[in-house]
Amino acid sequence: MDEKAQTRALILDAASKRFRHYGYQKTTMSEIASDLSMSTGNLYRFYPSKLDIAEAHAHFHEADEDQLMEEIVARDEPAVERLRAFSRMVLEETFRIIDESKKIFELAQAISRERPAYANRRLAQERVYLKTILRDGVAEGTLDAGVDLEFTAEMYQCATMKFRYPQLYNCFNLEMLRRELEGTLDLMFTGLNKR
Amino acid sequence: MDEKAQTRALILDAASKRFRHYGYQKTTMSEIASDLSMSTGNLYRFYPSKLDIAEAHAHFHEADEDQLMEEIVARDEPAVERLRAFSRMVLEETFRIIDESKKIFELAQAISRERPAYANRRLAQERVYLKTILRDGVAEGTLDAGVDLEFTAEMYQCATMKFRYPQLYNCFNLEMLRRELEGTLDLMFTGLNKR
DNA sequence: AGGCTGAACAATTGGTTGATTGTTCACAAT
DNA sequence: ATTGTGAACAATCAACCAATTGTTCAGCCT
Repeated sequence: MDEKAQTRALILDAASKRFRHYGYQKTTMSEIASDLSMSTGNLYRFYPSKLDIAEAHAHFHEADEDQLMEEIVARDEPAVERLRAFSRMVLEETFRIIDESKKIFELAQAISRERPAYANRRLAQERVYLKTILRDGVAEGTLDAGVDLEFTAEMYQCATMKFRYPQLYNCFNLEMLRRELEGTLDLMFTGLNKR
Repeated sequence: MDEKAQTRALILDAASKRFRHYGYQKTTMSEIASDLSMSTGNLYRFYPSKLDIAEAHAHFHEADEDQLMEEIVARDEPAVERLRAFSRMVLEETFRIIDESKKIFELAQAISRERPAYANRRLAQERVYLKTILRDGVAEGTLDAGVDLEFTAEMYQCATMKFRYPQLYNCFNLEMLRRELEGTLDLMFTGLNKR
């Protein structure tokens, strides 16, 4: 059964090369198959569909994303600073992917459109990290994150939603978005209520 | 020159009936013209394009929207409550328009896609009301809205963006969105920082 | 001259066809 | 029995034409 896993890896690798070079739409199953000198039908013995290959590809890169988040979580900084860094990273990464590699952006869009459950799982994973920082902040005595950390993390994601999905950027001006993110974070940390 | 304004009103009225009954796309300039027993060419002496008629139609309803906002601003309640009511209203109105009248929703989408400047003007107008409430809250001594009220109002809009644009609802579950809105508002008012 | 028309033009849409591509499956090879 | 094939099928895409529709404008009416 290790044979099977190996073939899956080979398929993923061939597909990855195609995806990155030509994009998701412009990569065909028969191209992937012929790159590996196998038939298209055989691909389906290892992955149920093309989208599943894309999802596997995304899954493969989760480790990198997680590492970025973990690095921030592990920093020797106050929780507030780490949360800010976290959100800045999300914004910058989104932009990096958009203009550094339209191919990967197309892949990401296809997945989040056709497999919304995947996007939700990723948001949930992000909340694991957010909760860790929130917990630290509470322990430090600098944050007041309420009784339900999961809920607070969800609401944090709600309020920063604008900086995650470029589809809804009325303008693609990164400079302006940075400024808006900082302002929104200020608002969320300080709170509108008079102290 | 009052003649001209009257004809513009007639055109707007005829177009409005069509827009509401058949939607924006399914309304043609020649239909509007024949409803008024005039030629298509003549329409263009009063409105430069079909989109401008749609914008005029939206402009006509601004008074209603403004009234909704003004009513909330004028309430005899603490600023915090009025801000919450304001955001709730935005969410409920968005949903009302979506499923009460797909035709109007289609119109709204066409305008905000083809005329982003219009959407920005509306956001700016909304901030006028938000600023009033913020100012009241500062005067009451319950809010701390910083030195730049305009900026604070903008950031308030950033953080509640998710509840304004249905395009980005991962789910169309109003009940869940209400819960998320309340949580997000709690976060914004209380603030994450320990008091 | 100013208000208006309707034919002319350009852009967009709708629909059809053929080709491409994702997916399945009966069968062959090992 | 397991692994793999490639033809067959269905869904999607691309290109095309025709029709519709948004827009303009030369000329008509008053």
